[in-house]
Amino acid sequence: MPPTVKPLLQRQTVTAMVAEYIAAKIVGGEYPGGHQIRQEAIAAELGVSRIPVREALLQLEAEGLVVIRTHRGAVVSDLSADDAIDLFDARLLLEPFLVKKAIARMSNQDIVNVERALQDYEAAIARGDPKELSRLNWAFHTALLEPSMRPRSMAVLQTLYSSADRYLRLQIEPLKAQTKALQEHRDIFEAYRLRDAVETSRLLKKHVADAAEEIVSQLKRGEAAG
Amino acid sequence: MPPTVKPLLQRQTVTAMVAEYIAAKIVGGEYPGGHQIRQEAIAAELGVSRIPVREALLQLEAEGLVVIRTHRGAVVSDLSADDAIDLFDARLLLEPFLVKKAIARMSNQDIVNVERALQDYEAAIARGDPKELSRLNWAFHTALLEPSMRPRSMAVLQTLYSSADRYLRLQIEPLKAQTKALQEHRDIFEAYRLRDAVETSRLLKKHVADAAEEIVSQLKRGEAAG
DNA sequence: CAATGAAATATTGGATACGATCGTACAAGA
DNA sequence: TCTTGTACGATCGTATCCAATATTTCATTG
Repeated sequence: MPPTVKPLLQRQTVTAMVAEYIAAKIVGGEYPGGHQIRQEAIAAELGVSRIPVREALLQLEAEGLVVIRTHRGAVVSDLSADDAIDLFDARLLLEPFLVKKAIARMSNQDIVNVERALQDYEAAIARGDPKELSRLNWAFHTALLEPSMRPRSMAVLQTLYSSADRYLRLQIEPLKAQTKALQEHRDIFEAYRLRDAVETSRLLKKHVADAAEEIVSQLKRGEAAG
Repeated sequence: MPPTVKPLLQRQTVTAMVAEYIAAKIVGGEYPGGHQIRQEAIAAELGVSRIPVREALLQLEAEGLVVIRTHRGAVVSDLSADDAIDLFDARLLLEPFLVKKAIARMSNQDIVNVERALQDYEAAIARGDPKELSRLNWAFHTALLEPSMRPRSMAVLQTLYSSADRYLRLQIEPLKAQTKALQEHRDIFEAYRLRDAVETSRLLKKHVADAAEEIVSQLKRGEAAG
């Protein structure tokens, strides 16, 4: 069980900061797929040594954001339409399964947590910051699954999500998609609140599948265009 | 596509060697769950600096073998019965799904590869080296799923497997379990060879579920005993 | 002129050295 | 006796420096 209060002044390690910095560049599209990441360039940019940069890259490799080859450095991993299908199929298996387990175990406090996540997501749509929106979207999904008490599966989902994170904006940015996603989130929460495991699972599956289809079709269009 | 010929004198990086060294200690039971891994101790033991040790630990953390907390070092992650259920449930979702995809795409060469993996596994039983047996068991599973062309899902399964690897010997060591597993492997291969996706998937699911049940019950017994 | 091979350069991998952080033992006060 | 503060040692995190490897450039040769 993690501590209930998070430290006010959380001392982040430099490695973690560098990892966030690089991840933000990748997710933000500044480092496109195939881009070579030069350790020294990053180090100079941030005024740190190369070692935390290397360790950050190792973590990002575990998250699937970059690929490291010996003595050849790190390259931003490219996500093909096939990769997206791969990632989302795995999510489509795990999330509906986990949400059923979650509903079987959840307390009233868990419902409150999900509701709060939903409200945060709603509020973010008004502001319209895409990076924030992506984070809160995932926070909602995480809150749904958290009560399942499946830390290993959750960790797997986390990596699947961050691998695909870059491309979520394909689906998450258009205003129409946002209102659709919000309505789906509300529907999911409603079924969740009523502890209807089958319905929640079904809605969640469809929600993820729709997003996947949208992203894959956009990627295919992009690949066809070259 | 990886190179068809592997380099005769494969230059391994020190980090990779250290990672293998530590992983072997963990899987072999020399470092039990909860064991504190001192970077300096490992470094001195192997005559290397602490940096490759740190980076090896980062990789092992990604594989789920250790947990790293800032300024507190790495601890061998303990696998409870609940963790085992978590890991195996995820495998039970992914493997049957992937094997169907594999059968839909596989070539005759893929069937040959699986058959070879099966024969290697059979041969290893005769010799009886448990570490080798575990490796070849997984090689068989991997060969089954490889034609699915789902590298992301395969990577996920790889981490799930290595997290649970330590405890497979609970199930894999008894001679009776070995012959049972071998027969199941043969049955799976037979259905696979005939391209019967539904039957292969069913058999594979049962095969994994049986192993999971065996391990979980043994872990529970251990936990009850304290 | 194309192809091959060797030297130069750039980039990553690893070792040593230093500073920061955490856990613990122990002393002082309530 | 229990709590609180402090000093110490152990361990980790980071910077600087050196070694090994990959890539590029350029000369040489058929």
